[in-house]
Amino acid sequence: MSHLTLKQLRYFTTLARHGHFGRAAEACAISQPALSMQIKELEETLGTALFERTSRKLRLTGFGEIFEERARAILRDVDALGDLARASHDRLVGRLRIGIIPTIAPYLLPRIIADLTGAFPGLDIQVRETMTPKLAQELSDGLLDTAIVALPVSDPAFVEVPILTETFVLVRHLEQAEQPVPDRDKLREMRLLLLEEGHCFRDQALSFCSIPSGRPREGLDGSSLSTLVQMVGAGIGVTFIPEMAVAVETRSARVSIARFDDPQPSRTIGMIWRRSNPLAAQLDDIAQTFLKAARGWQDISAANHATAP
Amino acid sequence: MSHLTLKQLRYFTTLARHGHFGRAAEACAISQPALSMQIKELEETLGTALFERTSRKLRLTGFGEIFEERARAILRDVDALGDLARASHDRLVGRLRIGIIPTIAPYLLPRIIADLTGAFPGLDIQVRETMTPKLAQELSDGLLDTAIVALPVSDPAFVEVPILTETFVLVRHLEQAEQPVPDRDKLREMRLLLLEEGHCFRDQALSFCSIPSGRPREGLDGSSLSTLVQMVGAGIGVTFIPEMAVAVETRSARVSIARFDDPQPSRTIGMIWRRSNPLAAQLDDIAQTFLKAARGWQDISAANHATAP
DNA sequence: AATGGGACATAAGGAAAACTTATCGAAAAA
DNA sequence: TTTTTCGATAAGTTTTCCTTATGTCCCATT
Repeated sequence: MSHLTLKQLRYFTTLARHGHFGRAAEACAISQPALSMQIKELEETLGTALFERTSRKLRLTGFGEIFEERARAILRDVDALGDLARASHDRLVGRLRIGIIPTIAPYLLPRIIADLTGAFPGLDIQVRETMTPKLAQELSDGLLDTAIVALPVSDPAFVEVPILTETFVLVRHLEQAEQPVPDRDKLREMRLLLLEEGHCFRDQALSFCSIPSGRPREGLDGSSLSTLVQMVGAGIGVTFIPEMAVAVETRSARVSIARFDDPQPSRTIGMIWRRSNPLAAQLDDIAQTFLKAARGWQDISAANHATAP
Repeated sequence: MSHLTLKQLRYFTTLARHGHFGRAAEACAISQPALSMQIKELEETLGTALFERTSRKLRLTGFGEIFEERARAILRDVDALGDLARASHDRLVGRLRIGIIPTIAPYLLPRIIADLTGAFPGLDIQVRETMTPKLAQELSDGLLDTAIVALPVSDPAFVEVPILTETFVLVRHLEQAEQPVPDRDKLREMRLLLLEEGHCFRDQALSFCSIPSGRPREGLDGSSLSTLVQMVGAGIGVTFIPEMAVAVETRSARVSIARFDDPQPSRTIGMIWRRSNPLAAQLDDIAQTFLKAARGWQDISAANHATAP
């Protein structure tokens, strides 16, 4: 026995509406025998007559009426599903699982989410915050759709799109505010407080100071920029933080900020996703959204800094 | 652009479950390229990727997950619809519109409905009570599925199945109880009260008395057997009623019942339906149900009469 | 009663869709 | 490297589906 097809349901509902094979066939844009055969096939598949073919009059059977109602419901659902798919060409739908590193999450995330929900209403955004290697792994495993990290990641499986460049500033104790900004050689002699192993920001800071990242250091490691800044405020040492963190982190500590002359230390923040992800176009859309928004983020950041006490 | 097909949805959900073209194809009992092509076709129709084909791993896209859920829902509905149809082979489903003539409705209908709901649970029974010509018309027009009338109707478009034979009894005033039962010739000289034009029972009574049914009569016509019996009780004349009506109608009137010697007046009650109705098998089932139940109906009727005062 | 026309079913052949096997290419595993 | 795995592609065949032409039945007309 053959199977029910959507074509049969479409033909059936049209015939039910018209009550006339010839006209229904015309409405279906097929010939009358083609319609007859499909209906016959449908009735045989069901094992039940749907129409009562009396001379000159075509009538739905009792079951036919029930069948029509349910067939229409199914066709509605199918069409709706097709529409949904077609709507998801340009508009991102459903769930977006986004990963972000901890050294930018607290400062950027609120704005990122605000921009995303603004640009893609109805999008279900899920955020995961952890360090780059883990994000990369989860991205590979399909647990994430995209991640916001420091570039480059240099994984050939990922697409990388730069979003913004952020400079690092030196955080010293408030009492050192008037001292000259140290150069790299001086820095190496100071007690540099850094994030624990695994944070890319740690490596970036070490790299700026030309310190090999593998070597064990006698310095104390913090688990967040906040902690580091508090430690600096306590007079334990100096540290770096990204420009965007300044406004938030230096507000409640006895620290001062110093900016380096060119070449300033900096890192590029960007978005990555699987090269194989078919939503490349939409993800690129998102990246562009961020790119445009990023100027705003930095301006606000700068403004915050300017008005900070 | 091509159209969505159920086949594609089935293949898709299988592939989504297995996450592997080869095994999914096996599960679908087709070759792997056939599955690949259908999935590709589906994705092109939708204009959206459903799977992310990374090397060695097959993963649903975000939209794919949404799509899977809805596709499964549709397939469930379709399968349920098929099952419903298959279940309606032997079991009558949905609505049964049944017509019945007024001269049996009051006595038989409660039992008919009880028997039907017993034998076909879940059946939605709708009853229409009117005279035979109107029933026949409505049956022809598809407003009724079947009718219970006096046979024969002799319409070649209808199937007729006899259910039971009911005899007519003479209803006279209580004071005439001891008088001999009149023969047909005597009857013609009495004042015979009959139902108004259109009731088949009227014609059947006239026929028994060998009176042409077309001729205008000076008798008073009643619109129901109840009325006629009450008129008899008031001493206005005599009338016939069917055996089954005796118990109900003679309870509250000053009348007596007389039965004729053979050949007793009688009529055959039967069920009719459109010959073209594809539910012939089920309707025949119902007729058989009535046929079996009819013995019970008549017994109860006789018992009622025996115990009547 | 014969005839004409409307309406659906059936028949036969051809176009389109779907499936098959065979093969390719890329990526992972050995 | 070579081998294996897995999905895509190619080519050819089967099946499905649709077309036109024709048949059959029933009603309406004469």
